[in-house]
Amino acid sequence: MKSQDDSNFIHNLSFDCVIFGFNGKLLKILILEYHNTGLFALPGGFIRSDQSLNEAVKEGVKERTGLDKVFLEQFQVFGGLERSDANAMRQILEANNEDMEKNSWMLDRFLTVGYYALINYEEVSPKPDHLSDSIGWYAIDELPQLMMDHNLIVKKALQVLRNNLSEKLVGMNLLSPKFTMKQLQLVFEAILDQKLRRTTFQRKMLSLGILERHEKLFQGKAHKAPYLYSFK
Amino acid sequence: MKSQDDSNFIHNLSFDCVIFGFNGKLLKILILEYHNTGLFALPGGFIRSDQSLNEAVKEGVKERTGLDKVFLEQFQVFGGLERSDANAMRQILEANNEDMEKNSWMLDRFLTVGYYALINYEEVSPKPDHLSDSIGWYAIDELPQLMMDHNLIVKKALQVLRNNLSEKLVGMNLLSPKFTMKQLQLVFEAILDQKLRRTTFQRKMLSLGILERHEKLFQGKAHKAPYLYSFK
DNA sequence: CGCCTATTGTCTCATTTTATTACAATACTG
DNA sequence: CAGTATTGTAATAAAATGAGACAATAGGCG
Repeated sequence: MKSQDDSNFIHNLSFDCVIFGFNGKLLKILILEYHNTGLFALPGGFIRSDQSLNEAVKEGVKERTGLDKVFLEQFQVFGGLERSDANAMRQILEANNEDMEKNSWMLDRFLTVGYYALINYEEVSPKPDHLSDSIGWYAIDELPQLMMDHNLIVKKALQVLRNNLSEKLVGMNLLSPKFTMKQLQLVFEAILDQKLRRTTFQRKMLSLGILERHEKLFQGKAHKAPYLYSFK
Repeated sequence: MKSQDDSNFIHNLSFDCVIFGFNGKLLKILILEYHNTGLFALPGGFIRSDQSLNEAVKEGVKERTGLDKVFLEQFQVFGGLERSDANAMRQILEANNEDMEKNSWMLDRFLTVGYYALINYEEVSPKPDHLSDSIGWYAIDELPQLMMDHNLIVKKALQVLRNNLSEKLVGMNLLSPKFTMKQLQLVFEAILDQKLRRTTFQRKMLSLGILERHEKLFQGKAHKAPYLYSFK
């Protein structure tokens, strides 16, 4: 989360973003760790009063990933009273020698807007922000304990992603522009956490008419080379 | 929207609720009109700082409909800068002789959380709040011009409702506890805005195993009486 | 080079689901 | 008590999906 120029931020409202990536085998998300606190959290931030919500989130994602054009979707507001935790926030500010007076608004009750992002794992070298000393990929089923209700936020994000996968065919955003059918299937399997039938999957994807077939990809393997596809 | 006891409200954040009802033929929503302004709007409100978001919305819906247990679902935050309109708000406050100083926070930029509610049309006699002089049902395709981005909010709500209809079978919340298959079909048709096949619809609904069959409903018509159903 | 292997693309046939039609049951009218 | 509109369900046709088979082929290796 950013401090600086505090009075410009909208109070009591933040965003948190579940940034998904796929390393070829596992579905992962970006988690950051705050300096000297042992606190893990989702990348998030505040909304400046001269900024739309979407702009704020895009900015936050760009800051951590360097990526500009990213699939981003809002999925839920978490608005409970019990979710706020002034102590965690105080720890983070203290560990960074931030001015507690000036930042006291950060200790208030917060509602947060949950977003999820799908990015191409290859293209990214995650960067921690100034309050956190590390940011890294964690497999979806090996997450550390996260601060506040962030584990819940991840869980909801994953549910929404699963729903959107079959309906809105959103999984492609985790791959490079050109990919093989096998890669696409692996993405689907990682998100849904279940094996799919190769032939059925291939037939279905092709019948949707959303894929364009390109040249073959020669991987130097001793078998037929698969075609590359992209989305129309 | 409520004023009174202003400092207790979270600033820059509101909610707006698209309350759907079904009169047997048409899908309708509740719209309110503010005193002496000609302004139409969705029922909405603010969140007190000692209140969860869901509580605030429930309270708002209860205030206008008198209903306690209502199907309520959050569907999107509208966070653009262009959506706020201090002039409209000023008009409303002036027309009600509200203290402009005390309420100046209401003229700020607002993000709003969109909710939709499904209620049983029969059970409700809508009540205007103290700032508005009328509240009434409008058919979904005969809405007046609404203030700010409320027409857009309705549009999005309807999209989400359509998606949720087939997946989450949410349409039942628009009917009385007991209903005929025909009534259920009419609800689906009104929401999806398309005719459905009677036999296919009936078979599908029954095969889902979510309906319980009760006594027949004798309507005094010259044909076979339909069964009443309820949800398990 | 030519045989071997793993993977890919496509086809076939079985199974399940959905669409469409048909028909019998019934509640009330006149 | 025949006539009519609607309902519940069965029967059949069409479409989608599951499951397996098979030919094509890129590279390894003798």
